[in-house]
Amino acid sequence: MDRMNGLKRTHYCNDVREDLIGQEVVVCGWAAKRRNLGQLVFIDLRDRTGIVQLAFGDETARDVFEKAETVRSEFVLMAKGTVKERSSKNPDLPTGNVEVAVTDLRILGKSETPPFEIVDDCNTSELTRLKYRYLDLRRPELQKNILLRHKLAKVTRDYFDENGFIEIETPMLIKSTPEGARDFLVPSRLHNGEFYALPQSPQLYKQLSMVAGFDRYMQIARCFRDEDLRADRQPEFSQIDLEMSFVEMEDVLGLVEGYIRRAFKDVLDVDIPLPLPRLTYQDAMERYGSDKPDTRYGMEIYDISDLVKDSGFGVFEGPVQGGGSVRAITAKGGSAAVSKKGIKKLTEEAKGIGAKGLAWVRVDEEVSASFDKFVTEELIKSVIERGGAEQGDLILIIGDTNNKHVLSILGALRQTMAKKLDLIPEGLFNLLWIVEMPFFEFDEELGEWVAMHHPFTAPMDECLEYLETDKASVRAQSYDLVLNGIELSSGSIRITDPVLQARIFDLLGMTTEEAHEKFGFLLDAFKFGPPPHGGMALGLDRLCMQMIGAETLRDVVAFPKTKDASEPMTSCPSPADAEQLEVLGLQLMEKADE
RNA sequence: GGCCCGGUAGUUCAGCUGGUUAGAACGCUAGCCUGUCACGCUAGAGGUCGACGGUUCGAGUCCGUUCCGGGUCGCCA
Repeated sequence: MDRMNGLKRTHYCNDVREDLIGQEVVVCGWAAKRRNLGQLVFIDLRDRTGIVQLAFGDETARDVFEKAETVRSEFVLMAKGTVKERSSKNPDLPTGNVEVAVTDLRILGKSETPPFEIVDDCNTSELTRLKYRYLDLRRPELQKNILLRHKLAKVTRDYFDENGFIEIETPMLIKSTPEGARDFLVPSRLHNGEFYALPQSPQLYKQLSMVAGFDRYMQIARCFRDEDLRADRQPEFSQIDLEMSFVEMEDVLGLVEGYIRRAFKDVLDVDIPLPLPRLTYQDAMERYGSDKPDTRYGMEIYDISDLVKDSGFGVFEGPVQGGGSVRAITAKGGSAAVSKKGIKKLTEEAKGIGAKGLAWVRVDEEVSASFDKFVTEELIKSVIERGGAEQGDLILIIGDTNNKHVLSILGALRQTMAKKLDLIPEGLFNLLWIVEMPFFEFDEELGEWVAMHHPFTAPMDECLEYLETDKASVRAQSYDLVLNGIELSSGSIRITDPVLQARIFDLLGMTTEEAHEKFGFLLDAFKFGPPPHGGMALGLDRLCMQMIGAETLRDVVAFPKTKDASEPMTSCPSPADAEQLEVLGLQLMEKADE
């Protein structure tokens, strides 16, 4: 192996262009490809910017040529040479008109044959890629993703700095408050038997920063949740966390909209029109069956309860008379694309999420319906008319005495059909606000009302009078930002009135003692002049994933975890040894058998 | 925890109704090759068919269990 011995890089690979012809350059990187033609050797040298061709031939000194012949994939090279115009150009490569005629080649690091090729169109399994993540990350696509993420983080800090925000680092070792998601616990050595938690969000600290008078806080905050993973969910993730004093909801939305516009412009050169559309939670549910609707396509839900309530068909009459509804979606081209078998699968899917069954109308050359034996032809006709269905379309119908179920099931079917029918346009960024979210949520398992957001979210002013009497109608001063059907962020105006806060805790079934045990420090702080404040937290990873059009968060996180929250590269998590545990006052645990 | 998909060479995959010595492409090794860029040509190495058990004269293939990966529901205030 050779040494650098004072040789310095003069250019990145991708910067070697026509304007440098005749000049001497020094480039370095990894050998992406080697082509040995006997008396000619070409090496594609790759760094984070791109590829440039190194050429070895007639004019190359014997020892340099022989060294070039020994180069293998992923060797680390440094090469000095003269930039020359190529005799045969490569139009597919940005640097394809030139090459470096090498006079000095240094092999700075050797490489075993990598377990997979370092190219973009590799289909290698996630496991192998993650085990050798440092090689996976060499792929141009991932390099590009990580670079884009850096850019996004940079423009984020710039934007908020320009708007008077200051970045404050909040602690990673905090008090565990077992509400919502499971905490990751960290045992304390100095307090045996006691634990810190890793933050699920810096929520309380940012509110305390407002009490402290910092007025506008931001942080790209690492957050942790010990829950099961998904393609868009990692156990540790980053949030663009904000909090502002002396603001109302409109102020926060305006500022975030400005940020969104700036981020998309600077990072992708995409113009996001402002203001962003808004939907109330109720509208979102009724039209899309989701509190994070994907509005890149239509297929909205419509109500047919009035048409079927006297149909004589119990499956429809029952839900309507029982206080529920019968609703439907019309899938354009669905009847042509979905076979009888396909409908069976859809029915299974619907049943899997709580449907009692799935009724359908197929508008083909001949109209057929799953329930045509039980109702009149006129009724089916009126359903087709209501749904605007034309030949080739498929109407899917769900009825239930519980409206929430009807809507969420149709919402799921709407998504399934959109994918199946390829209705989702590429390259579109549909952002919208969901506002007027319910304050309480009825937990069917517990049989009681619970907070839909954290307990510091302020109710809307006009709902204060019926906080106790009509929980279902109470709406919160909270707002979610949705992008292409993914929840990007959520935020709210906070409660700063101790009397109201006490009332909320009481409504949530929390005793004064409990509230003090959990959040006493915040309640104490609010005795000393809390400014009105509100904020938001945007998922940096998810935003990045959407900007790139990636299918999974793993493509925008440098060192992600697998589905079972482990990391194949370092084999973590791993058992602690007995001594480590002893100083923590913990016992060695056998892996549970069951 | 439930459901769905997958696991065969270093990588990506094929392998029919169970039947000789498990194949291909890429990668790798060696030789030849003066303008390649998916270089070409020739030769070669490389396999516990995820694991265990069962059925069978015979299992990559069928059955059971289990492990691993991915997706999804629950969960994620």
